[in-house]
Amino acid sequence: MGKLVLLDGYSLIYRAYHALQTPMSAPDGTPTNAIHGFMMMLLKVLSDERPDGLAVAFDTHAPTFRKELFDGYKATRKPMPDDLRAQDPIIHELIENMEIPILECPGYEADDILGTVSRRCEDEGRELLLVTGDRDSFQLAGEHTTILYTRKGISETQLVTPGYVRETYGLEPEQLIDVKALMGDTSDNIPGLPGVGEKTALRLIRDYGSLEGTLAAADSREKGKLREKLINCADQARMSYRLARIVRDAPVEANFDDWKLGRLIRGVPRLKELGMNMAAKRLYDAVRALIPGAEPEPPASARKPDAGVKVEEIENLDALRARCREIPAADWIAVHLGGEFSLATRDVNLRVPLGGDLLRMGIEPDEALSAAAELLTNCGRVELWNVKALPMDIEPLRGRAFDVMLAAYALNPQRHSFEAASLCADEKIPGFEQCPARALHLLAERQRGQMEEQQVENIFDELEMPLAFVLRGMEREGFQVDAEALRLLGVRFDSEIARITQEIYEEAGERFNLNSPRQLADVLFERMKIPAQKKNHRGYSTDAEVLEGLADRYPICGKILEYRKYQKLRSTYIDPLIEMRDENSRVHTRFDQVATATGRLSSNEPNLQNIPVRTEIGREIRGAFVAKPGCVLLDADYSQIELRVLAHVSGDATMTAAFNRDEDIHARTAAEVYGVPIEGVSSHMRSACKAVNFGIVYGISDFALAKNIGVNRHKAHDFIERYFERYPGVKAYMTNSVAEAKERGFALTLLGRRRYIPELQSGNYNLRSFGERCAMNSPIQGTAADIIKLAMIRVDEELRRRGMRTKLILQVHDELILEAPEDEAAEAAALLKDCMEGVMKLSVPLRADVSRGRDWRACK
DNA sequence: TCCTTCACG
DNA sequence: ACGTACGTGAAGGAA
Repeated sequence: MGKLVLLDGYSLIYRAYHALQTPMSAPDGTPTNAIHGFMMMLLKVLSDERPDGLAVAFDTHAPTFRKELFDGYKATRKPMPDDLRAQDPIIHELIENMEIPILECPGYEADDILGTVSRRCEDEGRELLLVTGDRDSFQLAGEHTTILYTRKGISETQLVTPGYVRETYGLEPEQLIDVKALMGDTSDNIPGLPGVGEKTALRLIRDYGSLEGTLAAADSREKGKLREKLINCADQARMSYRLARIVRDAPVEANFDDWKLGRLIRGVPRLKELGMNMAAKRLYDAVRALIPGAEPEPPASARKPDAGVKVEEIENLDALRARCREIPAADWIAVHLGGEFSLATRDVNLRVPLGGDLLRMGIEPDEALSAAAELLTNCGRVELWNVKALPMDIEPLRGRAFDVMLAAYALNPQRHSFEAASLCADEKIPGFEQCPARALHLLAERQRGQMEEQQVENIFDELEMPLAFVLRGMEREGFQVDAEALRLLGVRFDSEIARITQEIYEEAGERFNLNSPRQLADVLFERMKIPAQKKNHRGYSTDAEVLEGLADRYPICGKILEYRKYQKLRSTYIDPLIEMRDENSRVHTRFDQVATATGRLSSNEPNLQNIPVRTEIGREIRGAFVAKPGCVLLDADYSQIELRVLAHVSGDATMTAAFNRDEDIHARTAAEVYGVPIEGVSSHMRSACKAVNFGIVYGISDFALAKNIGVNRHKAHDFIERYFERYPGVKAYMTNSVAEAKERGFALTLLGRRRYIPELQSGNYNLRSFGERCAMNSPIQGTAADIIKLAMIRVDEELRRRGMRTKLILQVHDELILEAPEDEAAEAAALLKDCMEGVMKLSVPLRADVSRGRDWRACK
């Protein structure tokens, strides 16, 4: 017999139960969410893996061997929730109906059964797939054992091989036992060592190979608290090791001949009784596809013909290519790449299982897409999810793609999940499991109508959809990093860190973890008796504000601030950036287009929108972001874009006039508020008013302003009054924004982007106040976001129209960065300025300042 | 996983 | 009488 699959019963049942909290029930009212989820996983494994044999492992509920042995660490497991308990026997019944062997072993847990079967398969050279939601099983990965780990939900899975473990953890699978022995696991009641977390444990095992190796080396090669713990708690670690190791020689009866899949179809009648017709049909189809001579469906329930759509299952790439050639081009086509590839047109629904097959039979996602490439290019509209992430050249889709993820964002930027399945589920669109592409099409049609109703079509069609293609280009282009410069900086930072650490230890009179705010608070405010300033709910706060207040009287506080500065720069910007470079020394951030409530982008892995700039030492890191040889960087930032937007939307005459005269707006504000001519504004006056301008944009409160500029609350209150006297249009706008948002339920940007603000209806003062500040801020921040997005589209368009080689590579909210060949730089700079300033006509001019340099720091 | 801290606009 | 600026992402600790 060939490939075998062993399911970890309760692990999957719990996963299914938690993943599907949507109410579903059988005709008699029994909940069926866990049953459904479990069946979906089973069916997915059957169609994706096409195994030759299958079994399920269950714990017996008796106390287990290991737990009796180590009394005192007895697991205190929560009882099963009632609505799951009701489904447990039904799942067992279904498994028995399908004649799938159940493996149990009194006194052992399911993972011990997995371990034992896997050991036997390894010995006999059989291929085995373990399906489980338990990470601990990773230690079992081996030459013939792969783990299909259900990450979250039921559709997101990860195939875990020894290679995967090596890549992810830098260790052999068995070494994960040693890691767990050190770090412990509260859910399994494995103590581990106190204070040793994943990071430390992984480092120790990488350094010393094993727990025993670590314990042996601790005395001479580790130091401080960690060394003491390793020496003093060695026995506890050894015991943890025994608890962490999965048993691989349990007395399990497993006759692989019984695992064959002859009788699966017998589960169908029971599924239909439970009202799970979809699952029944899929089981039926899966069995017919899997076992050519399968017995016909038992007659137990005479069935009505299937009402649902027919979905073709295509097994291999050639078949897919052939099938795609037959499908005529149409006005629309929907595709989806998820656990499988699926495609739908008016008359066709098909799906293809994807990669990850043990025998490497699986089709890779990009192969599936390229098989359908011609169809996609020849059709009027392509409906899909997250076009920016598709593993294909998306250029042919420009102007023809309908991205349901972006549509969902245009409709409501704050929804919790933008996953395809969740978008369909929330719209009650059926059939996502059967043919995701078909479901996406139904979703897209509904979204189109909703966008019309809500008048966000332009946001979608003219902004987000074209922007996705620009962002894709930027992500691929990347930003070149000078690794040598970074390493050098890192060395400098390290020595500073070492020096400051030493000084702090001396002043404190003890060594402790400087990165732990808790330990730090303990040292400063308990042992050293420094008066604490403020509390957070977990003890005394040690944030920068507190430490700055104390730095004059207590030098140690200043040193801690300095330590934090270097530590932050090193751990956030040096090491990760070096690590994340590609072969050309470029880093490729990903822009998340559906992350923020206001319409801004966000940047991650790495985040290039928070590279230091405010301090001299931080700016050194910008110096390591360079143009590639022969190129320069062009950096353009909008000047005061948010206040200009405020001047426009509020129509305030004074503020508008100030921008039309191109005045320094903070100085103008100070002149107004203090009643002096603009030449008479001191730097102190200006900086206070700069804070007020910020506060206005954020939705001001006297309290926060007071804190920010260091005056008392009454002073701040007067300040704001004066401000509103001088800028009455702004005051009217703020009042009006809140009132309108309260009435409509959402705030609007100039281009009609919405942000729903349910907090405005809250009875809770704090929540309501938050809502009011959002109502004031969102239109401003959001309009600025819309403007720069539009500018990005224009810049990209113009560069391409002129056939230039200059590329847009980064956006930082009000700033665009381009990489330009030197001979194009002047033209590109002019184009950039024109596009940014001309992208929208407001009652005040938009101003963009362009600079150029070999590196990012030099642009200023 | 949550919290605290801190980098950016 | 309430307890506060708006929007993000990443690292590291504690649990």
